[in-house]
Amino acid sequence: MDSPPPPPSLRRRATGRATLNDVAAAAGVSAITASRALRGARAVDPALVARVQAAASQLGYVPDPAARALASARSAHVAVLIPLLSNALFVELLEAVQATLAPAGYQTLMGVTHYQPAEEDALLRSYLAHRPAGLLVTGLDRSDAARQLIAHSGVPCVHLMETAVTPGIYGVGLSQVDAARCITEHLLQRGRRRIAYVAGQLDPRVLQRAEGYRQALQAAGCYDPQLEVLDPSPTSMALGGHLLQDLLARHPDVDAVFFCNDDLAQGGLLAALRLQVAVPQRIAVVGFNDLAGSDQMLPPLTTIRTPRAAIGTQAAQMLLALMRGEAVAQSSIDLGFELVVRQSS
Amino acid sequence: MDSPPPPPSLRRRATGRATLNDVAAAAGVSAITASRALRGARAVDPALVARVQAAASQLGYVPDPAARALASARSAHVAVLIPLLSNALFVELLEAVQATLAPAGYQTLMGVTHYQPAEEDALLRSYLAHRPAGLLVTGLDRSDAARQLIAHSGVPCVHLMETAVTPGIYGVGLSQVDAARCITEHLLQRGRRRIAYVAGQLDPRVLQRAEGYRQALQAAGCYDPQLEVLDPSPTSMALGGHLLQDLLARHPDVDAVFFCNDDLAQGGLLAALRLQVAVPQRIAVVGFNDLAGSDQMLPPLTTIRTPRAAIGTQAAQMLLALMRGEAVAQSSIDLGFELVVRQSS
DNA sequence: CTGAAAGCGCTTACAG
DNA sequence: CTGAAAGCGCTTACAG
Repeated sequence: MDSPPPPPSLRRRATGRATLNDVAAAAGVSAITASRALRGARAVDPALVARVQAAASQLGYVPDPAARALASARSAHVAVLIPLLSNALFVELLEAVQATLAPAGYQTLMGVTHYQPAEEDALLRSYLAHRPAGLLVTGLDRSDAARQLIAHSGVPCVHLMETAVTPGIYGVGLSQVDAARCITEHLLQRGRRRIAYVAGQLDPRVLQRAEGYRQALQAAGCYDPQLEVLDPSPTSMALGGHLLQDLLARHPDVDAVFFCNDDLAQGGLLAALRLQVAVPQRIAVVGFNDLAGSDQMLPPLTTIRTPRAAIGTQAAQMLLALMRGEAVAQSSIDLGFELVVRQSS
Repeated sequence: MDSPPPPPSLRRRATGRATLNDVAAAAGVSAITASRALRGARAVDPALVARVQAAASQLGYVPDPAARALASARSAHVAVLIPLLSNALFVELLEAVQATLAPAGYQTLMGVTHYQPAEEDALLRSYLAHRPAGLLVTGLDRSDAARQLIAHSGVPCVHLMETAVTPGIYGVGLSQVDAARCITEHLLQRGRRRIAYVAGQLDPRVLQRAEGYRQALQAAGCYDPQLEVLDPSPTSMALGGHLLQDLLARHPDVDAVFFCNDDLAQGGLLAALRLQVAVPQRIAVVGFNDLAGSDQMLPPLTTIRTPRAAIGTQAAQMLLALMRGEAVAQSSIDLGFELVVRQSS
């Protein structure tokens, strides 16, 4: 298959890779027909499609994403903004998103906001400059600037983890308030009355859970603001242990602790073991999210299982539909949660 | 600042965003001068640079990455291939890489191989089609096809986690063999003789650790192949617990267990607690990597701390140098490890 | 130090 | 159903 190299002047900076023109020439059609055939656009003679595809695979043709993005003014990138990578929840979310988007031909661009609105704004600005085909952001709370950027960009956007109420806002998630109310009611049903809520990080969802906790306790008539421990530090097992120890020192009558997240709860459980505080006899301990290891604790941890993989998958599917310009049946999908009762409560 | 809209015919598919030409016009220079001024290229009159920058920021100009990639045949993407997202080690690596690359203007494209050579090959093929400016891959083991793809692509590539020996191969990591030998010797020094190695996943680094374990025990004359438990399942706390229980049932005389990873070791520690096997009195337990929570265990876990954040940072810096075409002093950097002795041994 | 021309590899919009 | 032309927004390579 020797073909004379093109005169140097004609491909000064060529990369050596087969180009759409090469494919078209080999198939004996015009570049635009080759383009249409390869993209599976309608209105191309099946015979030509076959010829073009054969030529493409024979030449090992791979379309250049940059050229495609420039010509069509739309890239195959989807930007995903998550608060943290150190919380396994978001990693699982990201993994599900990527697993759904990749087979559809989209590249996931991950951005970490560290729960800082300013970082989110900066990331949004920078990612939007790349004209992503779609956008996935975590939660509904963000700066006005961020909201404007998203709205004005015209880029389809789906919100993760919470359920949207505003029309025109797309979201897939669950009601953090309901889930927190549910697990608090579980503690009440078990006869607990001095129930503490111990939280770190204090991001919007952690505060929503505090709200659910409050609702349940107020309804039962045993809400005590003193038992609400809201610590802004990042969560960790160590923090969970410290907060539990402090809490028990200040309020020895506490009979249950609802940790805002499983990492805190796991640390609390280990601290209880260390301090010889019997769980669930003296205090019940519950967490949130059902992270890895919670089922291995001593005793195994009662918690709320959140469907983050399903959230990631369905949000990505919703985004895929929006990017194709399809109408979406429901703009907000509530995937619920599951109370997982183990031996710690 | 009313300027008449350009005739429609001139910007048929314009995106509405300011373009380099707009900036150049506003600054009263040519497009190429504006381009050079904005990229900080040498050989531009400082006065013009200032004018161009003023015009750019006034117009809110953001360069189009697709156009830039197409014209220069090089994107601002760096592809990073890691085996798994469910191992916190790789997440931390990725985070460090991204934190180093982002300020330098590079986008990180993450790919997960699931330890499958075929998946790695496919990802490499697809990422390389995007002409990334650089490539970061985990470990040194891969298929011949993958090796060829990387070599022929001409894209600078740095290998993570291990130390490269082949000339022309760049890498930042540590000697897994040495680290495993070190922690095994620690157990020997503590007087342990029936030391088991319990591993899951069985990726190349886990097998290198097995090698270090063997070397130490053979040198001490107490290597027993029966005490090498190599399970191909993915690692988890639950698996660590099961493997420990099985091991103790089959070999009640085991006096120490070296788990190939901290998640397994944490599960082993919790199982020991459940089974009332005294640690470290009856068996010493050690892990590898020093993951989150290991210091919170009961007893706290002795382990090897691997410098994954530093590995990510330095590998990214090395790649940055290679992408700039700079020579790199050392093609392979050994960042070592640290034996962290806690109460489990 | 600065610029006019050409080109990167695709797709859009318009004809036929 | 197919194609010739123009253009996306930059940068390269060449002059001056």
